[in-house]
Amino acid sequence: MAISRSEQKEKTRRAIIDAAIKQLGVEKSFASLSLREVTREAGIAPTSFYRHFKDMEELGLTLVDECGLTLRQIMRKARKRFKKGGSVIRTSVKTFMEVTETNPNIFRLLFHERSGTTHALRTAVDREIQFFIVELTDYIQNIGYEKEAAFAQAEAMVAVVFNAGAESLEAKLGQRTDVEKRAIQQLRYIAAGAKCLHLTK
Amino acid sequence: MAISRSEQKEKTRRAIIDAAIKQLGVEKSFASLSLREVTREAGIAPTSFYRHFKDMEELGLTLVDECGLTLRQIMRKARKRFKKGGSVIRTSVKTFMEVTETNPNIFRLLFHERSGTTHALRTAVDREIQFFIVELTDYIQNIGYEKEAAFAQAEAMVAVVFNAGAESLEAKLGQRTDVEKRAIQQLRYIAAGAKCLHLTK
DNA sequence: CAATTGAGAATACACGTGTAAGCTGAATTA
DNA sequence: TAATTCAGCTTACACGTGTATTCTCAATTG
Repeated sequence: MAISRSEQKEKTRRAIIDAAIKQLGVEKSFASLSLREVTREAGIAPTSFYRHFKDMEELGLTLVDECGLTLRQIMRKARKRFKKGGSVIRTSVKTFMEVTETNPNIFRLLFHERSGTTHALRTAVDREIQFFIVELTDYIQNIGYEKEAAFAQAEAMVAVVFNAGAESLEAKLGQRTDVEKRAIQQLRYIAAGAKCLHLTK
Repeated sequence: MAISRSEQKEKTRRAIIDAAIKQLGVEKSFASLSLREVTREAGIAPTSFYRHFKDMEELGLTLVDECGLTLRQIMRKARKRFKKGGSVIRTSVKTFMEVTETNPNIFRLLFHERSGTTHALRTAVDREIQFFIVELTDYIQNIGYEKEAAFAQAEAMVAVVFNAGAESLEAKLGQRTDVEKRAIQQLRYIAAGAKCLHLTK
């Protein structure tokens, strides 16, 4: 037996998703992506799209899920690395940047749809980012901060890192190390600041 | 004489700009805004649009200019206020949030097109934000930091404040004060952190 | 006053879109 | 083997789009 029907279906589904990701370049946002373009790229007829997704929004949500996976990948990778020693901040930022640049388009989607126009997508993106922040909050709490302070720290750090990530994606290769170094410095400010302010109290 | 021809032209131009801003709500991004929709809202024929703008992109750039004006308005207002005493950080954040909520749609454009799909727009938005950062950098340098450190601080602060601004725009009114308080706290972290790290050296 | 200018409108075109309806043929099932 | 299922295709339609062309007619100019 060559390939079962369900295997083939899964394959096509994957082709649609990959086609969408491929098209999500610098010049193309998800909102401006049309069903026909996606199916053309995936090599199927326009109407066949509906065998896999209710509409473009559903595809969008699936793509955001992919983002979620990638974010978790970052966390795992970073944890693994800094458990073997080295600066936590430096390692985390480097890992984030690395994964970002390996999956540029999926991150473009994340950055763009965060302030996007489709409510469902915005919500989904927000959920993924919140999850990321909460993970970081937990870590910071374990270092000995109270919940509220930890959350503020985590949120600020994520804002800075995401900002750097977006900047890096559009920057030329030469400037990327600068962006990265600055991000590290900025996270250090936040960490040190939180420490200062909470020892004073 | 009722109204001169050039006055009328300026009026129509303004009508187009205002129509565009009006339509840039939560559900409509600039990219998904069509020439015909704008002219319909402005009360002119589609083709008359070209008497004022070469294409939609040129209108977009004009809108970004409006953003620039608003950003400068924030800086002036904040400066005026904290010269009369009070916390610089608190006053600045409050002013930013206030102006953001007074011009929600123009800021939605700013937030969205920052990671947008049209190169010209992205560049323009970036220029405005850079200007904002540089202004802040100057201020921080005057407090006694060296250029590089001041810039890193400024950039981080802007990232945090813009993040809060975007969050606040989509948040319900009840949560906005929380967002604002958190942003203030986060900026304090950054300021304190920079202070700590630079006194240590 | 007569001539020119130019903002705005009307009409028309080609094009890309989402998706409804119905068909085909191979994989699956009984 | 015969019946069923269902991924994918073809065709077709109505609709919104950007914009080229051509017109109108009031403000401006000489």
